[in-house]
Amino acid sequence: MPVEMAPQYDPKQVEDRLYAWWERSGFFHAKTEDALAERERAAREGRAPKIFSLVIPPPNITGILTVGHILDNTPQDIMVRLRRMQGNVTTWVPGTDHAGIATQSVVVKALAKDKIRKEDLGREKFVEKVWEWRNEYGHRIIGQLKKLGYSCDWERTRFTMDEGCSRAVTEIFCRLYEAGLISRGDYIVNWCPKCLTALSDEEVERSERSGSLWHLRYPRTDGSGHVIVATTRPETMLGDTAVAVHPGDTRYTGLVGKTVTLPLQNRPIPVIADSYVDPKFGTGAVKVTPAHDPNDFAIRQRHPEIDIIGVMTDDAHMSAAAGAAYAGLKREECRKKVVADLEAAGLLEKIEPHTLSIGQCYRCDTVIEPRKSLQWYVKMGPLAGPALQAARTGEMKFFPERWVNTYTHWMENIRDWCISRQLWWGHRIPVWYCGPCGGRVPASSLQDGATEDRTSTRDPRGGVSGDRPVPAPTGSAPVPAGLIVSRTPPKSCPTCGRADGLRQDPDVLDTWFSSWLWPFSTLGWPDETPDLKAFYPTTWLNSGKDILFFWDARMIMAGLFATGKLPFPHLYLHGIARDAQGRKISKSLGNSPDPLALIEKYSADAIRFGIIANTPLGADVNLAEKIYELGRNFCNKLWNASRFVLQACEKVAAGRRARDAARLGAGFFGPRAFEDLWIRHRFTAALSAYNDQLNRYEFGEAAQTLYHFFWDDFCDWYLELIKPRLYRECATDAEFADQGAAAREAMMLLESTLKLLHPLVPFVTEEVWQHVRQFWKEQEEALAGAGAGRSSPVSGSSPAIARRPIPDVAPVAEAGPRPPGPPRETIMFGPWPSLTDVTFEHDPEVEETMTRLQEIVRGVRDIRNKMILKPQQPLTVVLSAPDEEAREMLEGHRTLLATHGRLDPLTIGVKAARPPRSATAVAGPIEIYVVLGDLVDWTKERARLENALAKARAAEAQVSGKLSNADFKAHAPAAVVSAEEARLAEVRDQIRTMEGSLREVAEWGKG
RNA sequence: GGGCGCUUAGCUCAGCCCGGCUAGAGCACUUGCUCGACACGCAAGGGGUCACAGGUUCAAAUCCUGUAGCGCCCA
Repeated sequence: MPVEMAPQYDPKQVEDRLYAWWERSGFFHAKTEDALAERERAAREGRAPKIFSLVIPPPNITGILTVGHILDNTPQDIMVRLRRMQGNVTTWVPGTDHAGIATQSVVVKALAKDKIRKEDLGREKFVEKVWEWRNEYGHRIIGQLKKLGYSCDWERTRFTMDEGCSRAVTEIFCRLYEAGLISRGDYIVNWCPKCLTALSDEEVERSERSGSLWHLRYPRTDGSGHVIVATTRPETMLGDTAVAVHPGDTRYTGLVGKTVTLPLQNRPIPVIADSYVDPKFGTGAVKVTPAHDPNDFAIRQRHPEIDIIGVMTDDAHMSAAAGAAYAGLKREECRKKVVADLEAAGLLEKIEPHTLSIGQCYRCDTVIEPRKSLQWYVKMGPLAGPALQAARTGEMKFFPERWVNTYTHWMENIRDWCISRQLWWGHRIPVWYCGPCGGRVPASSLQDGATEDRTSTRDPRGGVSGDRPVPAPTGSAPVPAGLIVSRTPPKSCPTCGRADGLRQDPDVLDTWFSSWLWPFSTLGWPDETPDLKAFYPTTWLNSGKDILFFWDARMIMAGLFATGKLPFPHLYLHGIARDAQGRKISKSLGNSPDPLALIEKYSADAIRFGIIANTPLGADVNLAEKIYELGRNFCNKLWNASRFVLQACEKVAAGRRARDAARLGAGFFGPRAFEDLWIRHRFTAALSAYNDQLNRYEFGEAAQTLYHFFWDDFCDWYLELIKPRLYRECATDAEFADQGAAAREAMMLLESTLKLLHPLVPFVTEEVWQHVRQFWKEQEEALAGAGAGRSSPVSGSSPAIARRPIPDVAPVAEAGPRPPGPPRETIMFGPWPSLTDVTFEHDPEVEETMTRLQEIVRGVRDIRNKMILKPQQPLTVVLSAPDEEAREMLEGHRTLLATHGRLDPLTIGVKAARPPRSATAVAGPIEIYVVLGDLVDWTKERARLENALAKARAAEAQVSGKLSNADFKAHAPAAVVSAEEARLAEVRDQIRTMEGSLREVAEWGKG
């Protein structure tokens, strides 16, 4: 049966079918016991275990697939597939993130369509609704990831709100609390008036904006003039409780301790001295609004005597405290009215343009309102210590390396983390308050487990089990009275024993407070599960550089605190997706292409390859649609080259069977030809570079390495070179043997190349692999029919091809129990081509010769092109070698040259004379003369020669310039000097040759 | 204000860490080609004073200093 492959690759027939098969067959799943067994073996043998594990950055359940996800996940799948093929027990743990704010707001919006407010439902019912929504839509993105071919271990899929992950969240909260690292405090926070929740510093995006600086007059209470304060937010003046000046500012020396009267509110407020005030900014006097400005809040901490008055509601309207004239206004409206009222009162000094920095909510872009409120915080300093240390010692490695600086800087200046969120969707804070005994619960009873219903049975240091230094309890965390921190809902108050007055803290935890546990919560932590033992720590983490602080750095801290181990030793940070104009891909810009439409148009492989080939290490990626064409074309090329090899091998095999079935066997293969040795050399070089690049996570480079090996070397040269051998009508044993060798080599190289490409383009390589399997199977059958007990005509017993005997593998369609060892019916398990395999070797001499031959062929083709001669037109050519050795080399490759340059007749001689009426080219020391006679267009030949000559002369000038410098010869390494000398000699010879030709051309032109 | 990165062909980018090939690739461009895998292809070609100014060196796209422009992060 002939190989049936369409002349154009059709991914639509392939991708979904193969993915379903892979998944159904369990190829993506790693067995825990395999990993544990491998750990034991490795320990016994004193080597590193071959286990590769990583966790996916969990996509948001509200999300749909974007090109950003592809950028993020494709490198992961490449590494996963690579390591799996290299024989590792490999698991890629997938899952999703509950995304507190985003999900809650999506569901609130959905309910609003039915005119339902969440308050109407109540908390419990609302959370039920969110779960319903999640169960219906929360898996969309998982299905979309599968379209890309990602080989996640789906049996291990987790969700940050599932039972296990939730237990991990409670556990870490309690341990941190017990370690004195969690506290509750009334501080100024970043408040989003739209999401109605506090945010962490990281969730606020800062940007510059042009605004105004209003200069306001505050009259002195004693009537002796006024003080001018400058502000960017005049509406907050309603909550001013002081005016501050720098203590050294002589302009205001007499004023400190006095009061001014706050306009519009008619309230006396003190003038205080604080060194925070910059005397050079504005008038040197600033209004102080502790409830609405973080710096002012800090001033009040140093001056507890001043008041703190909040004048806004949680949705950024003015509150009653702002006064009857302003209450109920939006902050923006209030600003206008305050300014107008001040102006009317003659208290507006002036308005200046001013650039200010504002903070916006990273989810909804609303301008943040700094607001005093009671929130929970994690003290980060003690957690940062070990995380910083790991980076400094190099135990924690960053790719690209420079990220270590950013990481270190952030860690060194780390600030406490506000973790409470005023949402209903999320992990509820495991804290209860006892109403009846109120503030009478002593802190110590919570900390030392002295009470009967004690809340902690753990080591109060945080239960760190590893060998790392444990952050010492600071003891300074304020423990609000009357509060119970517990892993399970307490039945009664440990202090007063009553059960009726307990209520849980209404807040939930920041979503990142569950994400930072992801590398171990997904594997079963806090339990010492087999999975945790088998796969933790993970091997590396891949994430976008934009979540280094949000997620990566915090995971490192959490991992060290909770498990005593780095959650991953390697962190790879990739760039972010940009469009063709270099703009960040974002929903609001509407420049985000629909990946599913792209897949439909180009195929998943094409998208993967296009993106990866264009991804420089750690830099942003320009996702112009052109790059997917590159991928599509490459897949089609791969398909067609495979089609060619399969068809050719089939024909060869049939011919050999027909020749004499009885004589098929080991001896029926000829030795490797020159081009076979060359392509093996090139393969080896490509494999070596590819391995190194992937080990360094240089995916773009790796893709290009294979692209060029496959397209330029394998397709353009090697397959073309062996075509005459494959197509020839064989008569003698020697001819059959040589043809068999060509087929064998081509097939072996193809199979090996498919494997190398599989991590990049999994679908097309698997599909072709199945055709290859089919080919072998049919060969076996044909042979069995031709004569029992024979070996395959091509697989034979030749060492090069016997590496993969055919008959023991099950056909694709067959299900059922698999024999031990990795399944061989798929390409997914390799084995990865080995560099130490004797069949691959470096051979620089072969490469050098080949380069020369390629130059000669190109030289002739250039003349053919420039003279506009038909490709089929045979050319009379004389090759002039500088010496006997070179002549022998050329003579040895006469057939190659004659065939690929279409040279007939071809004359090769030492220092051969230039034949009359010929065009000239040079290839190193070889002179090439194409005898053209009347075919020639002398003006073209002259232009061609002059162009080549100009280049040669430029090179000559450059090299001779170097060599004429005595210092160069004195200082440069001898090898460099001699290389330059050789080059100079060669270039000068070439110039002489071309000058001679040019003179002759001029003569011909005249004639 | 502090830090990081970028500036190389018309476009998008490699190369720089570790100085020495004729500075590469894809796309675009020019010319020719429906010859037994592929026009999503084949063959050949043109195109760059490596942002600028100094310095180090026998030698600088590569190392150092400064300048300009762009981008990002942190305050």
